[in-house]
Amino acid sequence: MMMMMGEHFGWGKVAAEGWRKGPWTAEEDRLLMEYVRVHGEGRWNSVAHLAGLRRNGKSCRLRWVNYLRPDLKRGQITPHEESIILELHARWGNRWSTIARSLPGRTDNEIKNYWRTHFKKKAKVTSSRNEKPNARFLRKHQYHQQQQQQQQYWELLRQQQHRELLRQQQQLNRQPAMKAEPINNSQPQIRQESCTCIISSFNPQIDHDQPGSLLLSLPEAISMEDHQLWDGLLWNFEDFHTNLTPNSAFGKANVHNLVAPFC
DNA sequence: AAGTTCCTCAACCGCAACGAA
DNA sequence: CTTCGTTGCGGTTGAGGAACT
Repeated sequence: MMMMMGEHFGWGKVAAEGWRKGPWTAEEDRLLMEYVRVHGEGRWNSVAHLAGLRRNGKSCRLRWVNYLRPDLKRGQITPHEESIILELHARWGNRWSTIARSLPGRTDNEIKNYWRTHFKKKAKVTSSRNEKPNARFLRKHQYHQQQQQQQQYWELLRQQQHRELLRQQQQLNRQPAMKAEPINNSQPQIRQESCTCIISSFNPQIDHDQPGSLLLSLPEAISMEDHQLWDGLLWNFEDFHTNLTPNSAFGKANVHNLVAPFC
């Protein structure tokens, strides 16, 4: 059936090498998921033989990474995520995979697509500085919504981490022979990269002991007028900073250690 | 209602980096 | 050191649906 559809749209045909191309069928997805469940990620070129898929390794990897991975987050990019994307893109440019690492559950492809459709367009629009009062109101409104969504976001992250932890443990119980990273049994924690990447994207010289110094170290290119656009980015920096006690999960040493690789 | 344009996103391609032989 | 296979990344394409005229 899929072949028929493929032929109709010019997709799904079999390449010269014998590989199928075009949209994936439910059956192909099932086979790929089964393959990963049994063999784990990697060795994509052996998928064809071992899973009975007529897809090349590249195609399988892409399908898994962008669509089938269980930890993927579905749904719209939140304003919080959007601000992270904005900030990280300002720092790293089109390094989508790097940006994606700071957004748990989002893929580089997703972020890349989002950027192209939203910010490229937005850049054109906001180039005209004459902003209508209506737009200002909307942005303010959006900011308040963002504050609420941010709280929900952290809660979701916690839950997601917790689910992942349970899943890994279940997997371990099923396959005791498989090698696996030691699992921390303590309270599930939010991915630290999520926070540290944002912090590191500012001036690495900033004084983490000075509340507010993060804000002051914003790129000079950003005018105060544009700061509203960065509202989402500056979420809770005060709170975040306050929590950087030596005993907390986000101890200063931790932050510095984690920040270093990115600077 | 029909035609056209715009938007979104899955998937492909080419290239570069990396590691093993 | 070189070659070759594999993997990951970023850019691009195109189908399909939504929005607009």
